[in-house]
Amino acid sequence: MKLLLIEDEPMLLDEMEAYLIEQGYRCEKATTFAAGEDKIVLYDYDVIILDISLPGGNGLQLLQLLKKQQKEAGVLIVSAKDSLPDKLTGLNLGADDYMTKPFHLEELNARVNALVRRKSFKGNSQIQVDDLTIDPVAKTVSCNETFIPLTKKEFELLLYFIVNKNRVVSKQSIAEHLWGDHYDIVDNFDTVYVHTMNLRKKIVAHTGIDYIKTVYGMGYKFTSA
Amino acid sequence: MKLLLIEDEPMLLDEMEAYLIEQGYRCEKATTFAAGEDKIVLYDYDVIILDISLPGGNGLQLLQLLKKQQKEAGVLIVSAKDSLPDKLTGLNLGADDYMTKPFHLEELNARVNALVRRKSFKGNSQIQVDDLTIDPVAKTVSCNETFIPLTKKEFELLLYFIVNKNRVVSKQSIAEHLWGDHYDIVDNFDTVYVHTMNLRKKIVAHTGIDYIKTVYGMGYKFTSA
DNA sequence: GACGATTTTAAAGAAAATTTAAATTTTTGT
DNA sequence: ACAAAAATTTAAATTTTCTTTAAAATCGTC
Repeated sequence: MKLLLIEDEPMLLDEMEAYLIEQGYRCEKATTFAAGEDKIVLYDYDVIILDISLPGGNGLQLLQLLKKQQKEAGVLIVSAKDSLPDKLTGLNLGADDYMTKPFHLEELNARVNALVRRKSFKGNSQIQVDDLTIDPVAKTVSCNETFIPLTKKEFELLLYFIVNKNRVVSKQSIAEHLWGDHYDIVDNFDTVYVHTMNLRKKIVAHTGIDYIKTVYGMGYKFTSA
Repeated sequence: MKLLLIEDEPMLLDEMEAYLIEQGYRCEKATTFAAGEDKIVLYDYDVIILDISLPGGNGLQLLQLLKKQQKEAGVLIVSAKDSLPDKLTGLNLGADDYMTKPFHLEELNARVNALVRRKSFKGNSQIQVDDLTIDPVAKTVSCNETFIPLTKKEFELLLYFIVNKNRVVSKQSIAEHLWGDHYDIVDNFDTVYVHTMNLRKKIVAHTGIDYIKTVYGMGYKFTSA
């Protein structure tokens, strides 16, 4: 599950991120209107947590933009004051929930969970890629009824590959997504290599297909029809 | 089967409704004491899910009203905290089951199912999982006529596993479900380990089957065909 | 308040996953 | 075809997570 946090107070943003990562979510951050705009246009998220007052513009405009782009992310609006007009405008523009600052991180988590759950009602929670069935909630991967046992890191890696299906992902970005933003670039990518290869072998052993192609000098690409 | 949901949090109410409709129930909703009162007096339901804290009054009063009206609906009480006095008062007033927030929709469904079954078969409120028979109301578990003596925590844990059958549940979510929202993340999961192992051993001793598999690094999974 | 039962804490040992490291193979540019 | 860079493969070292056991603390009941 990938979240986007748009919030201009750096302290609060970091706290939110830390807590949500603990809960098993993957998070990206934006602190300005412009940065939020970029991320919304370029990428897809499951849930977007959106502060209304932002440097450079109003969060509600971002919400409009999102809806115009037909993006399916659930939106949780956060605002400093419990202003009824704002609230109504937000919900009318298609936000899914509304929250007033200050709030407890537990409440944030509960609301994000609720959004994720609600989203997964429509459309099955399982991801189907050719022969493979991935269930992010059950944390299982299966191929024709038989389960492929994966370790935690392997599962996260597979999910990242599938989210970026048919796109080349660099080892750097894999490292950042699996080990966090602060992964040292100077570090070697040995563990990325090893995990990727282990995952690859398990999938080949079960499906007979090597979905993960290496793109020499660039990274890897998970391919499917 | 017609249900009445009396609950003042709109988000939660909508989620409950969506889920129960998915499960084949017809639902009506009330968000205030007054609205609940009207519905209870005017119509008949098979099961009423009743939040205790309501704007405009206490849910237990509604329960009294219901009983005074000689209505036959099964009543499942929902309350924010696991307050024993509330619980006892509720059950003494004729409620059939009691549930503490937060809960999983699957558990809600399981309990409603149990209530419905008990209503229609008079005294059969059991969940069957392979060899195991779980009675959420009587708080008993049996395997081929013989009871498996479980402690309270073990029983709650088993119910949580069964509600999430064939899905991995993290130790974090177990902790939150058994000890409440404010379970400290920094805390260790020693007691989760111990209770899980004890439950496991008891079930294996009685059934010969280890339903609970450990999913290394992720949590546990209760498996059944 | 004392007793038995349950729950929690703690700590050592086992099991599994992750990381590191090094040797080997493959790919690419010249 | 060769050298350099990048990727694969293996296995060992390390770390994390889980299991087990037992003692301490808490809870409920009489």
